Amino acid sequence: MTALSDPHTSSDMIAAHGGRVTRTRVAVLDVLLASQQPLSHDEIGEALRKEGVPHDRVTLYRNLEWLVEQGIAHRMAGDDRVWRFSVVTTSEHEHAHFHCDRCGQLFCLDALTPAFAIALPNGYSMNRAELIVHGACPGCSAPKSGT
Amino acid sequence: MTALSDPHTSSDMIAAHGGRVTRTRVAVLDVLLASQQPLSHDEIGEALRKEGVPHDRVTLYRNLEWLVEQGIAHRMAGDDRVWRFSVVTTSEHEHAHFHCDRCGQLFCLDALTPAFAIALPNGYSMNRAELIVHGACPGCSAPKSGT
DNA sequence: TCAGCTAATGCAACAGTGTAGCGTTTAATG
DNA sequence: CATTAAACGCTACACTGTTGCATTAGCTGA
Ligand SMILES: [Mn+2]
Ligand SMILES: [Mn+2]
Ligand SMILES: [Zn+2]
Ligand SMILES: [Zn+2]
Repeated sequence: MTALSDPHTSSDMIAAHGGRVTRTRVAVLDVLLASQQPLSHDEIGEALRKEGVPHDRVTLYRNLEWLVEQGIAHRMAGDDRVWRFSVVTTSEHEHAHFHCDRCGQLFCLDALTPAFAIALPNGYSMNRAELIVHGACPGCSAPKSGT
Repeated sequence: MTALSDPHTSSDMIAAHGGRVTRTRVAVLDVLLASQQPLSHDEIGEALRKEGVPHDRVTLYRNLEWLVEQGIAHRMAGDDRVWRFSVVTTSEHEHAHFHCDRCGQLFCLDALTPAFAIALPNGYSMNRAELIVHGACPGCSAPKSGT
């Protein structure tokens, strides 16, 4: 009925991409939209459980796969070799990531545009460069209040 | 008996680190020393099989773990979320890596020292930065000869 | 509104990677 | 050689992710 040129709800986003608006799919996208960090399959499943959204393990995997295919989400492998998912906010998904070595959380540094000066050895041709900064996140490096 | 200040064989290297010189351990280190690229557990196992070195899956895992603990090897997770191992050649193991998107091989760019200009958001503190360059390796980007 | 189509689901089974326990072997030391 | 603990070999298990297939349930068009 209404134009979907600028979808704002998760349901709208899903429909705009020609997907069926199902319970699990909506809930998964909602979880991703609400998260500040990329989340693993397991973390998303846990979030759904807390919200009382019944779901199947495989269906969750397939929905995450679908979201990535549609360009709604993107995924990256963390240091623990587990996929982590987040909604694509910037049109350019070529951004750096930050891995907190203390709490293990992963952050997208959307605002960060590192300046590279790379001289590749002969024969190598570059498509893209992936930068992961390791260290302590704000929550972990901040001095403990109290105690 | 002899001084082991500059161990050259795999056996010497193992003994110099206080480890027992066992069949599998020597063979694993030999494979790593002979390889130009970081290798996965599976690839190393395959190499041992070809050389007719009988070995146990778990023993191979434990030896790789030991080599990393000793600082003889280092490991990194590839795009397929599988650990890959290589001997540490440079004293500084902070080097960039190259992932070939065509053949999937991983290369250490020991010679490459990228110039970073990173302005981290407030609250983040950096320990190290990890750079993975994606593209085509010399073998894959080279024009096919013949045909 | 509802039938029909098929996308998506739910479930079971499986594959790959890596770890833990534990009794047995064997490399190193003297 | 006898001793001793490091390392081995094997089984069992956990975790992540995939595949097949029958069933369910969104969407569409009449
Ligand atoms: Mn990201
Ligand atoms: Mn390397
Ligand atoms: Zn942290
Ligand atoms: Zn290649």
